[in-house]
Amino acid sequence: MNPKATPMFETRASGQSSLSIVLGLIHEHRAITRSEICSLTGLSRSTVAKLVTTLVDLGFASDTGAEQIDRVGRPSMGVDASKEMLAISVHPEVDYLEVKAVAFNGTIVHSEKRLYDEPIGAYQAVEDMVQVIDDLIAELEASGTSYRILGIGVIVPGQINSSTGIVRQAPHLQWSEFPIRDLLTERLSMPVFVANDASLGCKAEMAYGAAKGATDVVYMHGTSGIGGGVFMNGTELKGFRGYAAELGHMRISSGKELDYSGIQGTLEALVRRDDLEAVLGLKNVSDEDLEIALLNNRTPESTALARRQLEALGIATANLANIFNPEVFVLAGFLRFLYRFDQNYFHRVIKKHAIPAVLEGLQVFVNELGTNSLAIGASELVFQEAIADPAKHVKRK
Amino acid sequence: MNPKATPMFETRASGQSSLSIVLGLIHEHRAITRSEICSLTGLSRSTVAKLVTTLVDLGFASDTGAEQIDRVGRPSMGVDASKEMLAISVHPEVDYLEVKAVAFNGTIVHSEKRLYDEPIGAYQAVEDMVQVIDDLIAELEASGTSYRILGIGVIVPGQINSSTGIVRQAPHLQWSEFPIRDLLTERLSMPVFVANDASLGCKAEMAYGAAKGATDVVYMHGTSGIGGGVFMNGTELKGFRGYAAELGHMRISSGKELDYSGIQGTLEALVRRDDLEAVLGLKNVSDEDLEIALLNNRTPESTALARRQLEALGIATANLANIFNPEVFVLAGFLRFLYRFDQNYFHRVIKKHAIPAVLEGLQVFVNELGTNSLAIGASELVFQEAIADPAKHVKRK
DNA sequence: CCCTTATGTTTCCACACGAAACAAATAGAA
DNA sequence: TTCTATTTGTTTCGTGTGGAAACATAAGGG
Repeated sequence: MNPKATPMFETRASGQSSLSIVLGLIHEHRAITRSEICSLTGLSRSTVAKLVTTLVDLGFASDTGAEQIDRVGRPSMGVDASKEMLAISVHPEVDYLEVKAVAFNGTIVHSEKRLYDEPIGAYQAVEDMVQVIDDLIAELEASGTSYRILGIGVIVPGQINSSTGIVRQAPHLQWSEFPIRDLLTERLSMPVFVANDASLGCKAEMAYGAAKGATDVVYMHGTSGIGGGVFMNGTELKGFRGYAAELGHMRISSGKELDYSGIQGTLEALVRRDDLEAVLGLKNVSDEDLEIALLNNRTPESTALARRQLEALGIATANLANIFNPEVFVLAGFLRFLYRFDQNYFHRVIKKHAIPAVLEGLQVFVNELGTNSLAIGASELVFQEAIADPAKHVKRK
Repeated sequence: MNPKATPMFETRASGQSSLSIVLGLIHEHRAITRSEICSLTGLSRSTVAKLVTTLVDLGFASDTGAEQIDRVGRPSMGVDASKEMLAISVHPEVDYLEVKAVAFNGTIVHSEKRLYDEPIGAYQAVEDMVQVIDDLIAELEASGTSYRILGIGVIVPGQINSSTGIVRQAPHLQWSEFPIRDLLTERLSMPVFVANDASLGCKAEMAYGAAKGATDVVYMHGTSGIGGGVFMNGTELKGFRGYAAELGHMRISSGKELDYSGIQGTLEALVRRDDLEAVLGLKNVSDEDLEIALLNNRTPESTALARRQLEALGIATANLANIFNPEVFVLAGFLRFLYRFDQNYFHRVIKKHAIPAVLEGLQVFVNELGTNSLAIGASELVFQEAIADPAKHVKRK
């Protein structure tokens, strides 16, 4: 025994155990055969057999019969990701609260949206979250099928300290210094994870969307401001306190335009959804309507504005390309159709401002996942934790 | 057997084995006791004993007698990092070639510098490297003591694709698309690693210098241009092809000043060593002389220029703080004394342009390591590889 | 119906690491 | 000096993870 030991490494299972790797594969593929697991992981058939049975015992997966046909050899048995292990995503916004239940196999098993006429405060929002989740649990219990909730993932449109779970600033919601994770943990007695909306959007696009398979991704999401998410070498860029990837605040011009934080010449100050609405004579319209208006009613004024914004976005993108050398850029929110307004111009701007080496193999995509993207990202927060230590969260052996 | 398996994970020893962890500790501490290893790693005494003996057998470490005194209990036995395992650092520059031999315990056991009157080409440089290294090996053989060279680390002032080992652009040296790693590997039949100079400076400062202990570090090095190195969560930011962290090319102004790559308004275009020399009436002076001149002969013109440059550097730093939320900034090269010219002004600029959250706990340092910093970084390239798989590089079992 | 191929299953083995008991080396107290 | 408490090294044995090999099984093709 080493009583005084306070190890700085987790010696055993540093990195991921084989069990985690296999569970991760099952989660990622939703359905996979044992032999696919063998070839993807390099594990032996005997080992895979053992690991799969323990995962089935733990409830993360279920054995299905042999499936694949028309190939020589004994058909391999299938493994399905559980549809009973759930993560609950919670998304507070200015005018609504959305709660979804996402199964381990990626399906949305439940979805609920509560609308608000006027903004509610942070504490009231927590109250409502607890209520909705309690209702949800009651409903699941009543339905008879056996579910198990692994945890809660909260999507916050603002700055989060992911290690303390405190919302630093959510200007849109007008929350600040709000310890949402601890409050929810206390009320719900479940693991709660909190993350920034853009970061979760990026996570989801990487897992199942436009950036699937990529490891080095920069994601920009335009709502009112511009949020960012960055993954490098497959892991999220969090920074020292967890505030990294505030891409909207990047300064790219010496102009005097102020952004929402009062800083000059930033991306957010130059690329504004409000301005796009205004030039088209619109106000508070949905993304869909704005997209249609922008792309179809091209006026000299709207074209000039869109190009100015595209130039700023292009300069920012080139900067980020120089800094990160990513494999994929994903543009979401209104940046999606700003980009589509004149892709070629955007690419020309990038070419002008980035060094040639970082443009090789660089791909620009718009987001692919629709309305469930954030919920899936939030569920990933919960599931990745469970995958990292499968035994811990299920049966206290 | 899984003959067709091409695993995407290394199943066994994913993450680092205990052997690697212990070897890493020995390397980092240079000298450590067995009991310290126990408490730092959480491994049991029996395990540590076994691991240390295998490491001693492999030649990475040597057992020393019991040392520590004036404490109750049996004194713990010391373990020293080998001074016979070597990495060779190679640093080609415009007017010189420097080769150093760094022992596993960090000591520089050999150092050689060849000066050039006029720039030599890339192929001639390789020729010279091979010659100097062959001489070095001959000398070591002759000296009788048993050495073992684990590999070569090449320090390149330019863009490197670290996975292919090709120098993309080294404007200073006027090399481009030069496959230096493969050429050296062929000639020397040893593992060769190639990296950018700023990245290696950052690595060294993190291991033994200003940023020791920090995990999230942004490093900027001013020579003629401005190079950068970024480590996030302890691992280097490399990007998709390995060209990440080109911080000098970040655009921060809409002005028309061009940098060395012909891009407008970048950090490198605004913060120029040449301009500092010029305003002081100097040309081609050493960093030491320029520092003395800048800090001691303050004229209105030099002050105005330095402040303009400090503002640009501050804006860039604030941008990087927003993007990375680092724990430590390290300023090296001429940025070191540009910073010292007026630290307070620099911090005011940062404060103005960064969002408050990312400034919490942020520290700005100048580099601590002197002339051997790059050599140590390059040796780290070699040693980290050996540490990751200690058995592989020594005895082919 | 046999042969080939690919997979599942079972048995046994190698290896890494820990726990526990014991031996050894120190400081301080008697 | 001698004894005790404390810390560490050493040895033995047990456990858990994963693999190799032999065998069983389920397909397709001649």
